[in-house]
Amino acid sequence: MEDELGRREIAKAQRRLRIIKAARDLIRETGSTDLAMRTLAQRAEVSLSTPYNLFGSKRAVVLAVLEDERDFTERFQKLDGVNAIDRVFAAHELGFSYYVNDPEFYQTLWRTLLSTTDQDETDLASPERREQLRAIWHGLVTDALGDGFIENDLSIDLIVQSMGSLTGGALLQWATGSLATEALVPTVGLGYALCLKAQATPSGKALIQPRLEAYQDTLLSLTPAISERSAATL
Amino acid sequence: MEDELGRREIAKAQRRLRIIKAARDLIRETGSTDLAMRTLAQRAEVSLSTPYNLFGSKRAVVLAVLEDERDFTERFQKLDGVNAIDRVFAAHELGFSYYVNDPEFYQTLWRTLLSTTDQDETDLASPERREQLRAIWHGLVTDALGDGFIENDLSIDLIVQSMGSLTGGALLQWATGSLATEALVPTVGLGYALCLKAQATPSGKALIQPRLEAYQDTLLSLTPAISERSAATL
DNA sequence: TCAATAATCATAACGTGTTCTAAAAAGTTC
DNA sequence: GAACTTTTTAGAACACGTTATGATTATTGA
Repeated sequence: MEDELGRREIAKAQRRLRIIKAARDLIRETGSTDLAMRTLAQRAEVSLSTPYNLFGSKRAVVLAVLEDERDFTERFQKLDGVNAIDRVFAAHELGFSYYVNDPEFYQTLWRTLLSTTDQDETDLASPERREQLRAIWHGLVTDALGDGFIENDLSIDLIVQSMGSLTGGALLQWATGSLATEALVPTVGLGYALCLKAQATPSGKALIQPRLEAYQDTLLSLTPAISERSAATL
Repeated sequence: MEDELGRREIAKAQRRLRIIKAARDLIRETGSTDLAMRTLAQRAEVSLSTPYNLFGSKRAVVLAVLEDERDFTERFQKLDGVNAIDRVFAAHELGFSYYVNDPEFYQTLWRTLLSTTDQDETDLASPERREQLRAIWHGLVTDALGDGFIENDLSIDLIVQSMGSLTGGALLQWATGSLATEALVPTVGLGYALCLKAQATPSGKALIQPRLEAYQDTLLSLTPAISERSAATL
């Protein structure tokens, strides 16, 4: 792919990788402690200036760490699931599996990403990655529509956008500690189920409803206080 | 209310107010530029240490600015709307009216709140305010249930929580600049409509559907690219 | 091989949030 | 009014992200 770019470019790429690796390791080790650029440079065996030359900012380094976990897209290709609705929820649980399997790491990562919000670069993902994800989800929901599970009187994009807001909101709550890791998948899943059910055909509803109930049961078992409270107010 | 607390407490409260006012003014003036604690102290005619004594951190000051706009709760009491569903959407538009009417101010405010996310204090609202909001929304949706617009097979809390995630996600997108101000209310509104419609009774659906379509129309007219794209993929 | 080019390096410096110190000021209590 | 407590103050200091500078090193192209 990028074999003959000259030794200069190769060395640059190696430095880039060293920096990303050092950043990842430091985030893992220090746990919640933020990584410091001076420490990062030392660990990657480059000068303090180099990360700024190669990435531009601490934020960009962290973003690169996040996007370095890249099997992602390929994994989305081979989703199991008999029908399109199953595949939607399989994709959901796949997408969040990273976070749930290594919560401290990703929480730190997201927190760093949020806390270094400068004027200009504020995005939480590169344009490419965002478009990639949008396309995947768009495809999944369009499949559901093609299979007659979703009514076509509402723009697919808008449903997907709502699901995206839902994801962002829950991730934010999770990263800032106001949503428990065990509640993350069911919370978002339940939101997805609601968004889809709203526009589902009868056959779609039949597939979504069990998901909805399963997520609800999980959530209620996690926080019995909620069920008590809502019982009291009913 | 707090008349006879001693002159010491009174002076403290005055300083607190001066700091909040100075912070608000500075955010307004500098626009997107962040406010600096040294400038803030100077403007409030206190020493640099005082905001830390009285609030604890820059983040806490900004949070205090946000929560200082307080007519909020009272306004929620007298929502117009013939039925419970109308009141839900009236509350939605009321809640966001602050942001939409003064977008630069609130964007800066939220951005500052996000970018000063420390280990400990990461919340985007005080526990009181959060409980207040939760209670208001819980009440609104419970009313809708009581009026026979919402099925009662799903915990109201969970619907409200989904709506909360939706709000947070959209606000995050908006604060970071990836959601236009004009799209904010319809985006969240459409999300709410979806969440509610999923659990709505036939009479509830009749009230929600027009909202859904209106928000969709607004969004599609804002970004014609979306409607073209989805038409192409259909 | 040699000049030209590009990148990195060490290092200092700036701005900013935050903490710490001791001194001064203000309020409270008797 | 005097002794006390509480709070603020000025000022230095620290950690961190970021930028600038000039020297050094490595790569390129002839």
